[in-house]
Amino acid sequence: MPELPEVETARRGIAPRLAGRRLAGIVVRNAALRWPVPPELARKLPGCRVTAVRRRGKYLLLDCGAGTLIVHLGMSGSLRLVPAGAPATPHEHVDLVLEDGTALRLRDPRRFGAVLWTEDEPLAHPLLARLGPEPLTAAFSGAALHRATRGRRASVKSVLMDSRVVAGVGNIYASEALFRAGLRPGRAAGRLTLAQCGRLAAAVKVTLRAALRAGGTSLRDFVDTDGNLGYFQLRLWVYGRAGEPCRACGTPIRERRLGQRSTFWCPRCQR
DNA sequence: CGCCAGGCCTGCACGC
DNA sequence: TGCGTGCAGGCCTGGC
Repeated sequence: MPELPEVETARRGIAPRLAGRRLAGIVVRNAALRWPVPPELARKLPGCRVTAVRRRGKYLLLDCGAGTLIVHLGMSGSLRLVPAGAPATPHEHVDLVLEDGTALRLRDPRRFGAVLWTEDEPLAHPLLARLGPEPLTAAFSGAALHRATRGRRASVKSVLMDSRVVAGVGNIYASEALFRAGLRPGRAAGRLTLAQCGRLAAAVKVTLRAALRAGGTSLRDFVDTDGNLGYFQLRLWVYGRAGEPCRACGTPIRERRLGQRSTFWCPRCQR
């Protein structure tokens, strides 16, 4: 679920419902996420006003006056706004409760997600400080990608998933963007030409925007769903399609593991 | 049962 | 030597 487009969709869904509202508190049913949910939130959060809901890479930032909540959805996390008194189902580990009792509820079966707190500049937090440019801004360009990949022997797919190079590109969209750019995932990143980097940066943007549109469409009402709908509506070119015909040329899609992650490509469309 | 999964951190061995 | 790199392991549950 939660790649950049889904996190951004979540942000857009919850921001208008949270911004300007005051928090009554937090309910933590299971603090054992990737890192422990800070116990001091119980006394820090009540009375805080949420001033903004931002996103950086796959992290959500809830500015709460005295500090900022940093939320990451990990592999299996999702957020819903639930009415006051809604009983929690299994894996619904954390509620941020608003004054009217409505809660922003984090469900995360695998508990790879995180809810953290910082009272410093959140973008300087160790988890965020070294993130590369946002892929959907002008800061991420062919020239920037070219610069960032010079001298790197690692595969272009691994480098695309390196959050220091560009923030928020996950395993699915790395394969998808490389397909759109016509580049094989295993190519050494440092050997890409400026023109190829230009095509790849553009492909990342097109891929994420398309996914964002798909996620946005089905997840517009995601507060009433489990948040999975957006993903399944996506029309994937290669991801998860090993052995199936390429949607562009019919050649069977190949799969290999690259950097311990499943990687898919069309051997004819991608060189 | 074993294996896989959209993330991301740490730690290690290796080779340039 | 030092660094970039790939890889293993860890954190967990659920589905096939």
